[in-house]
Amino acid sequence: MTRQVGERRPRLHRDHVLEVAVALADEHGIEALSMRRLADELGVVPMALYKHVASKEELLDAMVDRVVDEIGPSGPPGRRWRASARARILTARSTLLRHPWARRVIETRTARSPIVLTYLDSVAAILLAGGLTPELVHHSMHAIGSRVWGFTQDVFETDVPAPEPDPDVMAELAARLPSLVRVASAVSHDTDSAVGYGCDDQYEFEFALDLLLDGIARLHRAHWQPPARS
Amino acid sequence: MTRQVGERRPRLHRDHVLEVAVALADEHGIEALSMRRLADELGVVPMALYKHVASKEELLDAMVDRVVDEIGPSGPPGRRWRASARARILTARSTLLRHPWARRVIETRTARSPIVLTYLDSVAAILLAGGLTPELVHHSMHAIGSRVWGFTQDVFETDVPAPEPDPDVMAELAARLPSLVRVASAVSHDTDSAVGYGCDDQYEFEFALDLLLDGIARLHRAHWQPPARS
DNA sequence: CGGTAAGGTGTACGACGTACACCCGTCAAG
DNA sequence: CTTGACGGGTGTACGTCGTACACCTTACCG
Repeated sequence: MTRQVGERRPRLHRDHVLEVAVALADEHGIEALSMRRLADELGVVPMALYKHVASKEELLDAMVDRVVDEIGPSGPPGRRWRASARARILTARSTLLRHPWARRVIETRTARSPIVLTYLDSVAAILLAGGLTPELVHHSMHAIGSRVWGFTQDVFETDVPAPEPDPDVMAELAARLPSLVRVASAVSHDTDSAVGYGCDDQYEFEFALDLLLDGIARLHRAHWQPPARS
Repeated sequence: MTRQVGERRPRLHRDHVLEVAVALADEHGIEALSMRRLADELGVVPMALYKHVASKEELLDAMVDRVVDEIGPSGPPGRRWRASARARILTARSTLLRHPWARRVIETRTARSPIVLTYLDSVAAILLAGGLTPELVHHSMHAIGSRVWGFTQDVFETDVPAPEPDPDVMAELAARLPSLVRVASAVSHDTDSAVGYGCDDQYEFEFALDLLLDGIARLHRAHWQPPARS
């Protein structure tokens, strides 16, 4: 990390800055990404970054672009729109899973960059190629919502209160939250803890995605029409 | 706002702190809510807040609790689970719409408070009362995901690039993003701008919600079973 | 009346993002 | 070979943030 005297540090390039920024966020979480920390990591003084990046906001924009770009290009759109859309979205998901901070950051972005728009366009293209009307595509993309990105804000993202299987606490819980407890224990009887969810994210994601795609396919088959405007 | 000499400031109460915090976030956005600013608003020194609130994080937790509580109690669960669930979620949405910062904050919370769990329990209760199996309820709640909260991370939350209807820019856009442009202009031909989405959030929300509830109802009718465990 | 505890104050520290003035190396033009 | 401009790294400094800690004030109870 430290450098010998006389040894020259190679010049910074924007790409290098972004690469290290992404790596840092991947490894230590987005909240660990400060301009100062990033500069340290690059062996450089904080202000040096501003020669490559307009501000921290712009840095985050560029980082998002970088991971969205990583999703890669879409295959040629064909008739089998349902399978194509599913595959494209699951690819996006697997990319985003490598950068857990990306979801949160995407959600805070206000402007959509060309790269991001290109990705969205590729999804729209798949649906249009399947013959869905533009109106149906429009509502469908809204409906899929954050799932187009390969993520969901899940209701119980993290574990429900106590990993502790204290029977008193359990009884208390069951009394206060009878329905949740019933639902939770139905699914997790294969794991040890009754409440501490061992639930399969990937399965849940695909379950919901398929629910939506099925619904869309049904509307499409039924020649869904936009409701009359008031 | 400033206080006369000799006039006594009434003592702070936690509720009052929270009330003002929520009002401040409502009015000036969550990023304007600093401990110092909040203290100012209350006519008090910043550190005074720490007698009522453990930390800023805990303050945010409590603020979320406050708005979730505002959703109000659930009606008695009955047979008509689909309508009940729909109504409950739309109520949640209308509450959350009054506090635009709440979505973002909820998403950053890691722990689920009792109040939040109570709300989730009420939704689960509705589905269970409709006769859905606990397993189906479980997956359904995951599927509805952020929509249980009455919000969505929408794909194009804000307007797509140029409100400017410059024909050159439009041609450029149409060339680069043909599908998006088609989709966008299909829906917004009733508004003036071709790309600057005038789209009905509430409609989009209900469209997606119904898609999901329909799908769930269909699975329920078909006596859906959890897939065999590996 | 005197003590205790709850609650407001003052000062201070170590982050943070970034403005601004600077300086140094490289390279093209004279 | 000199010069000067310019891209890019540096140093210092400012204002803001959350909050630790020691202090002081007030209200109330015995």
